[in-house]
Amino acid sequence: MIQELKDNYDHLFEDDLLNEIAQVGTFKEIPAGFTMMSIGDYVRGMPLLISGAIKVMREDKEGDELLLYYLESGETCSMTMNCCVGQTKSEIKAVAEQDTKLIMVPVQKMEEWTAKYKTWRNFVFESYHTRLNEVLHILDSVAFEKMDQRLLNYLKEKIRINKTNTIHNTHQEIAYDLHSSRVVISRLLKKLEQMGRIELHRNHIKIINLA
Amino acid sequence: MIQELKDNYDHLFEDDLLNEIAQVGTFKEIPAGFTMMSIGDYVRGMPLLISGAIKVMREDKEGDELLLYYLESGETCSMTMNCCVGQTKSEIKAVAEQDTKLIMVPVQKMEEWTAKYKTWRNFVFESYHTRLNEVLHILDSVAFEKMDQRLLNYLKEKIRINKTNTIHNTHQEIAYDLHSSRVVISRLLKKLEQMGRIELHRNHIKIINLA
DNA sequence: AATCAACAGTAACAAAGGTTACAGATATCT
DNA sequence: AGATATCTGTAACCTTTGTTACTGTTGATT
Repeated sequence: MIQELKDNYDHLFEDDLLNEIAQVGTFKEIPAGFTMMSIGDYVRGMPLLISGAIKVMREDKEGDELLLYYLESGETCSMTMNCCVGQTKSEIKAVAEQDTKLIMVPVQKMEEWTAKYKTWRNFVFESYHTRLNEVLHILDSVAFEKMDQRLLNYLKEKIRINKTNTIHNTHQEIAYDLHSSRVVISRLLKKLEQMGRIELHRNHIKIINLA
Repeated sequence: MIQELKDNYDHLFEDDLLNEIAQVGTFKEIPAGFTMMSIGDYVRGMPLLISGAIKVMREDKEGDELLLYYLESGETCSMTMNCCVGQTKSEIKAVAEQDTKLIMVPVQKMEEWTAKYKTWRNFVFESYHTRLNEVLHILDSVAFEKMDQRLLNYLKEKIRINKTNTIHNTHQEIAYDLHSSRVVISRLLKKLEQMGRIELHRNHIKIINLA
């Protein structure tokens, strides 16, 4: 584990901290599609991503969903820290987008390290910074843009995260992520196909050009 | 200044920190309606609110606005910290909602105190925590709720912040905050009046019952 | 190969919200 | 009081998005 930790966090943390993480952290492998956390769950650990990606979503009482952002290697979840500070339940849902490797750190350590290590402090602040900006951009998207543009952004982000030009999702799944309906998404996807920007197939979409 | 500081931050900060703040901070009084910060401005200081309230908004390229939240006494702006960390320009616009008193602290001190004072660290984390949650709630509102419900939430928050049952705004101003149009807001307000929940007047709205 | 469930395409319609246009009401100022 | 600018009410209409319903297609399963 210490090796995988170094590969991803060496430039961020000093040796002492890396060693502490290796001591108290637990290594986990999570298969794509696995739900790691749901609304209302208590937060027991803070994830440090080694590889893969995690999809973070917001959900309302009726179970309507909205994709917030993806976590990638070298990142952590501010929402988790968020919950630690307030001792509250999770406000988000997290699902593995790909097969993912990560290290789980007990929440108690977070505050301890914040006092002890400058690099950890910076990491935590940087993380809050990034997440806050990401949530703001989603807000911009939802508040100021129409569904066709939101769909474009979604497809772009999806191929960036998964490093592929083929998106393996049904229209219904995309509709959930964007909090829209299947028919609306099919309609807009068909338009994109007619523009020659994507190719539609059953269960997958080939991206031609989204620029 | 030290007295006003103590009145609002005594329970949060230890004496040493209060004294440091008093030394390097500058006291400011800001009249209601004054624009304190616009998108693209560089961030020079971090505000600690003494009294009054500040309205924090998001704005897109076309100048469309959306109210994010209000800052009240005892609070600071995470967006400001956000910008300090990244050395970036402001992503938000801030306007005094009421006559406001605050202390401006140079951004350099922020990181210094984070290492030095546990109470400051907690304050900063707590602040990030609160703001992130507030932005998430706005996102919920925009993504999951219809305009009539959003308008209700808006009116409730407005009377809570301003501690009054009369809202001194035009329909156009409300429309800006909710990123809607004047006609739509007038329409919905009229419905609320017909339900007996508010009374409409020129330039102000009397709240009867929003529960 | 036949069957079946899930997925995608499409039309027709409904609802919410945005736009335009104009009339009338109300504060403010002189 | 009269003039003016601003604000509000309302109607008619448009666009976007969501809903319902049905058909056809595809992939998987037996």
